[in-house]
Amino acid sequence: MIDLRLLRDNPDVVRASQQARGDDPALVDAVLDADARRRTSLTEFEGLRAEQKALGKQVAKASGDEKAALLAKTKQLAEDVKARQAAANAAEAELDELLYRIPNVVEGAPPGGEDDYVVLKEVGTPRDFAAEGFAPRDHLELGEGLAAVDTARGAKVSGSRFYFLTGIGARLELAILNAAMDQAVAEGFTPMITPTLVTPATMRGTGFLGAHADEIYRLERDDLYLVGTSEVALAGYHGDEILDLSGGPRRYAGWSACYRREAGSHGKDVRGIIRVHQFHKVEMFSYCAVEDAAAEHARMLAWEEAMLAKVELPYRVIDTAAGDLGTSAARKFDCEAWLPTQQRYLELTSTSNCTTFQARRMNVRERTDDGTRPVATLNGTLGTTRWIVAILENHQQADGSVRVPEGLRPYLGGLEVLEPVR
RNA sequence: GGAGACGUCGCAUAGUCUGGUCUAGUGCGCCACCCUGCUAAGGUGGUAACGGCGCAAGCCGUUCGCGGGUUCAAAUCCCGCCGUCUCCGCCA
Repeated sequence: MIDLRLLRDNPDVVRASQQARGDDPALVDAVLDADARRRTSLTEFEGLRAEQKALGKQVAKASGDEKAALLAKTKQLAEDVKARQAAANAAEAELDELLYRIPNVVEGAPPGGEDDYVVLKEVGTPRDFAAEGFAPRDHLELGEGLAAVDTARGAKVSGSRFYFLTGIGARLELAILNAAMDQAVAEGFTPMITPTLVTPATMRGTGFLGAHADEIYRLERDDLYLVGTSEVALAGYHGDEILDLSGGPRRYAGWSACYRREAGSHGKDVRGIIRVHQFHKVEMFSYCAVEDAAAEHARMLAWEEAMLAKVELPYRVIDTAAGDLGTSAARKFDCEAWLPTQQRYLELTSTSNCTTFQARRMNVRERTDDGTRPVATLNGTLGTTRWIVAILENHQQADGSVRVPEGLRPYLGGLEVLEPVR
């Protein structure tokens, strides 16, 4: 939820943000209008309520005829209070409903839609397979050759976009996730294994039930949602709490399964394990003071790049355009690895600065010298199942074997090459 | 799944039976000041969040797990839900 005070004091900032995202700027005026009505009706209610309380005290002291007279007076007042309270509550609900529809105010992201990202840098050089004298195999062919990935049986058991990681494939995923977790711990993050089923309040608070609600699995019988990332649970972790951030950001590294319906992506990335309904992820999450958020965002990106360096992938960093930001994000950087068989970049990490948007919804504050205020929250990817795709393709050799990047060898018992089993 | 107990201002608790004097008391912790060779102890005062009005001082409202209800009036009575603990049942 955005800052109502900001919207009141600087509506043009919010209008401009709406414009940049391609959302409706008129929503700002609807909120201003609803806010005015709420305050009017709240003032009316509070005045009457104060009167009622004062009279109530007199009733308690009075007796006999005096009491009867007071009771007659107060009876009518009670009805008025009830009516005004209902009106005030309705006005508040109306305001909330409108306010919840405004996504976070964009901060520094380039304008435009999905294709209007800005490339911040490119790191490493894609291999020239023609020069090496062989055509690269795609990740599924490699994965099947290594007996590491089984999508056919995944589909048999669970349907399309499900898979088994088998043998060295399962070990490879664990290696990636363990390397990510170890790096996070070394940087001072608290490792966390989080719930993957959350309440509607938690899901709503993190901003995932807005425009992209179709992406989320819901267990109707139990009124719970399956998370698409441990960010959801980690954002809820300190809900309704007042934190002491005087010692710097609170950093958590969440390990969890992630579930996505992929409802709008029929026909996209259908082959292999690029886009699947279930995968695992190690996610960084940080609660920090709002002044520190941009710097923390830069640190998150640096930690993601450190992981990418460990697996020796060529990648680029993009600054996501305003129209492609999630509801909660004010700015987002993605790291995309080169995918040789598709001659394109594939998103491996994504780090978002949610400023105070999530914290307002989840009611996470920090204590300052003069009271409390919402904190900033940030999140970023340190490793996922999808990384297997890029690692297999980029480190493959002519015979179908795959060289293990040095950063992962300690997690695979020193193994240097994954050999095909056929 | 069944039975019972419980949920109060950071923590611990009083208050609920018998609705109004609860403007929620007390202890601990914390902050300020005082006292004091040092330390320990002691004294005094202060110590929630959110919202509205106001230039401000301040005034007012909301919140006793959450949501309804009864009543002139609810921490207190009634209903529903959530959570915690104990016991039983079932099961990894």
